[in-house]
Amino acid sequence: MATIQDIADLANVSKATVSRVLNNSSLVTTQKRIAVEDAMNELNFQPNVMAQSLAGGRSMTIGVLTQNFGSPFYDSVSQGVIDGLSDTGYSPIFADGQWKQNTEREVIGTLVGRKVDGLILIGGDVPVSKLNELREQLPTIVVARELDDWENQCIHVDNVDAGYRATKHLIDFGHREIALIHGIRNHPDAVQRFEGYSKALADAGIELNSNLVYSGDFSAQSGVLAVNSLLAQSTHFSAVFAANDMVAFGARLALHRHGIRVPEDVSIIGFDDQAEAAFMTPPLTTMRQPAVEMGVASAAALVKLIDGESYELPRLPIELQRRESVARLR
Amino acid sequence: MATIQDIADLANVSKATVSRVLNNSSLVTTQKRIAVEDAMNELNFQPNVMAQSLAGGRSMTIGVLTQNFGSPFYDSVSQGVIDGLSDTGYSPIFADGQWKQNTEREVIGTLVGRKVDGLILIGGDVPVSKLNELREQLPTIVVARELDDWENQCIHVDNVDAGYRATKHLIDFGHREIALIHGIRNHPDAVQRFEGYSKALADAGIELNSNLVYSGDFSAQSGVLAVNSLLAQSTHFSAVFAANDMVAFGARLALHRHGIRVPEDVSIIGFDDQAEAAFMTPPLTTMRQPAVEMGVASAAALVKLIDGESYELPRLPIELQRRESVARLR
DNA sequence: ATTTAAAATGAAAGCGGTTTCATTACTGTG
DNA sequence: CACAGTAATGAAACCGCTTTCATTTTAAAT
Repeated sequence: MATIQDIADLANVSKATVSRVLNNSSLVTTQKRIAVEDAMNELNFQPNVMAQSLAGGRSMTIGVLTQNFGSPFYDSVSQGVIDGLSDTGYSPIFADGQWKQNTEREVIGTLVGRKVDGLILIGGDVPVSKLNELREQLPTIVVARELDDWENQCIHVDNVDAGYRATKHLIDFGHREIALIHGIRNHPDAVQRFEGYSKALADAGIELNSNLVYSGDFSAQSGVLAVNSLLAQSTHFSAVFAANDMVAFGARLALHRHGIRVPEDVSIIGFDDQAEAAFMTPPLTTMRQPAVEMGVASAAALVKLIDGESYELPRLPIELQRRESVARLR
Repeated sequence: MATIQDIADLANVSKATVSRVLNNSSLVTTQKRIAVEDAMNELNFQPNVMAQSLAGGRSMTIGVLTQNFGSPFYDSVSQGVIDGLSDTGYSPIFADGQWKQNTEREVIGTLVGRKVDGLILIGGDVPVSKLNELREQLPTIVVARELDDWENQCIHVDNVDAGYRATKHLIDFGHREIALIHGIRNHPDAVQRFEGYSKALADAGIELNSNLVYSGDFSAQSGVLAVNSLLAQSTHFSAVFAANDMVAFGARLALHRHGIRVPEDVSIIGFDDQAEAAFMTPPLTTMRQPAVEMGVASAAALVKLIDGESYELPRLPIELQRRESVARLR
């Protein structure tokens, strides 16, 4: 591995000059610049990021804390971050917080220890106090989590409103007995979607029937459990609002097991619009989260933030993705 | 941020001693060790990985090249890598090669530039010559790709055999007109699965009918296209072997659109066993890839390889996951 | 109590860059 | 042609840690 010194020797200049052309930081005669560039090519030079980071204070890497690697929503956000970071010179390094405070604390530690130049936190449970500390220390953007006081460093989406609109869509189609399969208890997304659900019901003059809300955990399995349980207690329902698409899949399967048709007998609406949703039978109507877009936006914002430039966070909408799992109530 | 010098001062020892307790590299009196540890706690010390790496030559990070962030199989392998690396002291840093030689070359470059201590390459298209170079330079494990001469640094799975068994399963159930939806042309996995398919057919004395093999690309969309096309040309088929589960989902939906029942009229077998497969209606029979296990195994192997210890690569089987999308031909 | 080997420790030299600061090489003016 | 002012360059310090090597302690052996 060639070092800056090797280049300097070959090009007959000093290390300092090499560094300057490397960073384009200060004027260098065209003649020497070319000599240096030639030397770099000849020796196939690749700067040692560690050394750069140590000396210069910047590592050109940005840390991304994601949750549950492999879960569609967080993956899509991550994908967006990758996209958004390409061609910026920054590379992302990912760590999985697994929605556990301890794990999150720990991996944030290793990220910070790796001297990342900035942090993107996707979801997660890190206490706000810790977050505020972090922000002092490092440019930080939080995604998919609502935080007071973070106006400009927080990209999130209105889950209450989306929950409202999902429910409203069902109501508009004539449904009044709408079951809700709740996500993980206390999970902000779940809680907020539920809030929207309640509000939509209220606005439509429908009384909330607690028999119709099942406490799940965002898994497909909880979707089947929910339907089984709902069916066991004979409170009738004509539609299901699932905490997310996975839950919807589970619910759809359970309904199928019971010989209940979707959407003829029961309508289902999901949340996320993960890739598989469009291929459920029938294709799943769902609230599409702008996951990739959030990732891209957060990357863009973070780079600006690091460079001290100003930026504006986009307001990203959750949109109803109409497909075929919701039908007008006969 | 406290440095090793701060600790040294506080504990009244030299930097060298602090370094020693940090790395547990050489004997230190219990008394001083404790003093140092106390100081570390008090100052909330976190070693600067960049400096460690620069000085020590090791960065305690291992680079992972994955493909198409968000695709179930690669995600699962990655997940496995994370699991396998936890508690080893190494942290993974991920990069997405997007199944493009150029991108791969590039991101491997940045990984190497970041002085990772080892490399895990999941799938990908990097030419073998480059790989061989890489191997000289850095401990490297390749996952999900078959490579001659890499016996001990290559974790893969027998796609030919799995393709054979998938097809055989269909044949055992009485099917003889078996359509195959091929993955990306030239993609080794796809090619090998096709090879297994051909062989199983041959062994059963069934002639391969090229009308029954559709050239897809691993996407759900290609699954629907395949079925539409298959149906359009009136070559009858009673079963479909899909390149992977996504394709199976697409195929299943297309069949549904045509009023063809699964599995009563047509059986489907998938490949991967991604999370959603179990919740398809009907639940998808599929060849389960040991993705997570491969990730775990590769992580474990790489750590051994780095440490110069010996290890053995597990032989991981692809197993038929029987569910309900395959039925005996009436 | 000596001598000697082994164990602990510290000083200092890197690791490969960046950056400050002083120096030298050019400009364009008067 | 001398002179200032600016542009280009190099020397050297430094980033935070590891590691070698020499030195000091400690323990064991005589």
